[in-house]
Amino acid sequence: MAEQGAGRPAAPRAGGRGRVTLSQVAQEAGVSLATASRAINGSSERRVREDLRERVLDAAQRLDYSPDANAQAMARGRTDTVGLIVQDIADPYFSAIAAGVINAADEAGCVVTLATTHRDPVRELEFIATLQNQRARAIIIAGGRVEDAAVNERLRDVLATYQDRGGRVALVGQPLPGLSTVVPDNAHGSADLARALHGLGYRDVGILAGPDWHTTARDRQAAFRDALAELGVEVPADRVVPGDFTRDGGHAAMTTLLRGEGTPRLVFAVNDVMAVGAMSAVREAGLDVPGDVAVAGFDDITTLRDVAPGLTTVALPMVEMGRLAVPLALDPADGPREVPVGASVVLRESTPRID
Amino acid sequence: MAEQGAGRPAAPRAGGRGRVTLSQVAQEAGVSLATASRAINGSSERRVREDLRERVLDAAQRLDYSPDANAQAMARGRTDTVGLIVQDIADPYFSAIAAGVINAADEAGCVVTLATTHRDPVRELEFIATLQNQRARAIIIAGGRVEDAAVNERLRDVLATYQDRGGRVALVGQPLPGLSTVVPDNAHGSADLARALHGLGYRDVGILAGPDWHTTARDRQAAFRDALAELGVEVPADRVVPGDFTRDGGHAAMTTLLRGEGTPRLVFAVNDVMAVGAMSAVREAGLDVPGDVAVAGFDDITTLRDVAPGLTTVALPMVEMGRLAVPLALDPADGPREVPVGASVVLRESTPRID
DNA sequence: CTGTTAGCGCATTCAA
DNA sequence: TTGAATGCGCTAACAG
Repeated sequence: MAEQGAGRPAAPRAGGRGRVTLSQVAQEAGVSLATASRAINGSSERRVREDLRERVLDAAQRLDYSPDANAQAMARGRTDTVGLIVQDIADPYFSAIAAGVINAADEAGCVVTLATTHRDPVRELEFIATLQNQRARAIIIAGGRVEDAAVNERLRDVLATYQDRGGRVALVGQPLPGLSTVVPDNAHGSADLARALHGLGYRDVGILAGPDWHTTARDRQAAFRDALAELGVEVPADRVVPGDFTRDGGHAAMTTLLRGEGTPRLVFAVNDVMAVGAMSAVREAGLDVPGDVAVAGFDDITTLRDVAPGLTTVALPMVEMGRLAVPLALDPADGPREVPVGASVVLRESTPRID
Repeated sequence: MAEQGAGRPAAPRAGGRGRVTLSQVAQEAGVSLATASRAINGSSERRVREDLRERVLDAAQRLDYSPDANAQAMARGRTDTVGLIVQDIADPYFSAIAAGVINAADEAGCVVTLATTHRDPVRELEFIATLQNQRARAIIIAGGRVEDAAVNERLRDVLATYQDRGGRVALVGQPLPGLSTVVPDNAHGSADLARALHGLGYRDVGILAGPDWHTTARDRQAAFRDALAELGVEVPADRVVPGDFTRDGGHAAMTTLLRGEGTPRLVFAVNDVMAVGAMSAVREAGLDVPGDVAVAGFDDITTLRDVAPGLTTVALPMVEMGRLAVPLALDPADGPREVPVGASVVLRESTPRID
């Protein structure tokens, strides 16, 4: 090993093989391990003489030093990892939320570990365990809670021990007692939508309602129905068809609905991807949207904003919701909080006035 | 502390406060640390007597033991983390790839750390560094490479030292010499599309071409033009408008194109999200898709498959591409490989026959 | 301000 | 088989 090389000119990838540790850097710089640590990390207060500091930094660069985050985590007793659990990252709703979470986490100096459950509560539990093993500083869970008491019980149990160990938790979507949550105003959004559509002349209505046990789906559906009922419009029970919270679920539910007696003039799908599936089913039946059947959704997913006919829906600031979850999960906790986010009706061509 | 409690009956969250370490488990089980480690991990060969093994597992469960992945990583000298770098997780193209990566990584027992660059090469480099600090076992980078030699040079440098340190790398999209890559057949896909559209009667064509320096965009555009040229149709240079690889980029490019002289009968956008933006611009200009302007895209993103008019495009198996990248990044390397994936034309209503 | 030292939690030698 | 001892790479007291 030459004295110290020629300063900084060239010299990428000097080390070549093998790991480069901080003590090698220290040695190369001719200082102690501790000083090297302080110089490179610079945490708390920078209490390292400038020239030494520079020597260390130089040495680090020369050796292509890369601090071992795992070792740091051990020594510090804490990580910069945030776990994000979603049901399906290919779903535009979740990918928008994920985008928000990742941006905000990045700004907070955190790295995001992403897990997808495919709507399986068991996998959700498994991922929480994995993230706990990772010693993730916080876990953010996005996606509808379930109506199943046993499942929720188990979930809260697992999260409780995670929190006991110092982990933080935030939810996006449906609140769970005792946990901080970003909660979209599904009820008001749906009710507003119902009133707006009623105002456009719709009276003969069907609902693609999502799974029975899906809390968000229920909230939206119930609020929509209730608002309509207040206006004197009843949605017959056989026109409320459950289905998966997916494109295929919407397609299937709509197909079922079309097989029933008569066809509703308007169909409200409890989310946009279901609405898309529904529109497809309508067309396959040889009917026109919105000429024969008007369709409305919920979420206002981005990709759909430009298609024709534009889909009437209730807009949720999904990216922002993701962003909001991060401080909820990271900032010092003064008890669980709920952060409400508004939902606003967006009328487009899929539900023209039919007065 | 009671003797050992009543076996397993109740007792969740026994520990209460503080971390639970393996040695605590060992103590609780009355065995040595080493035995506890062997029992719980069971790696290599299970050389632990059954009764001891059971005692350890019991103790672990009683104490809600959660192995510290960071400590394991240190001791083992390797992690189960795979880093995934995409440009924008809210973009359906990338979220589909991410879905594939996450699924396959999960099956391989790996956790995925996701980073987004927002198309900034500098952030790409930063994230590679971060992932290297994390000692990610592999890094998968999805998204178009850039034409900038300096940037690519730097990127390859950084990846080279990452690999020197034992990391694995795989790309999805554009190959970079020396690195394993999943490569969609952009050229054939575009050429096939060009021929198909020519066959439908289109002669007067414009192209929304993506950024100049974007390799994928260039490949698609060039192949499309060439195929058309072979059929005797030239696309005038002023009808090839560059734009960002995004919805807004497509919208802007289309707007520019519409401001030019005459309006092409067909516009090919080099990806679907640009095509969506373009359709919007067409409509804003008071024109009809496909009546006045036919539109074709590339990728076949899921959410668009059900809208009307259906978008003619070239389908890429994006989820599968993500899946394929994982073995490329994880399996033992016998030199860099390229995994080609086919692209197939999908004709829909956005480009009707106009013979 | 700098250097020495002691762990962080675990896997794995090496002996027994 | 099991246990005792070592070290992974780093931070954070603790002394100089």
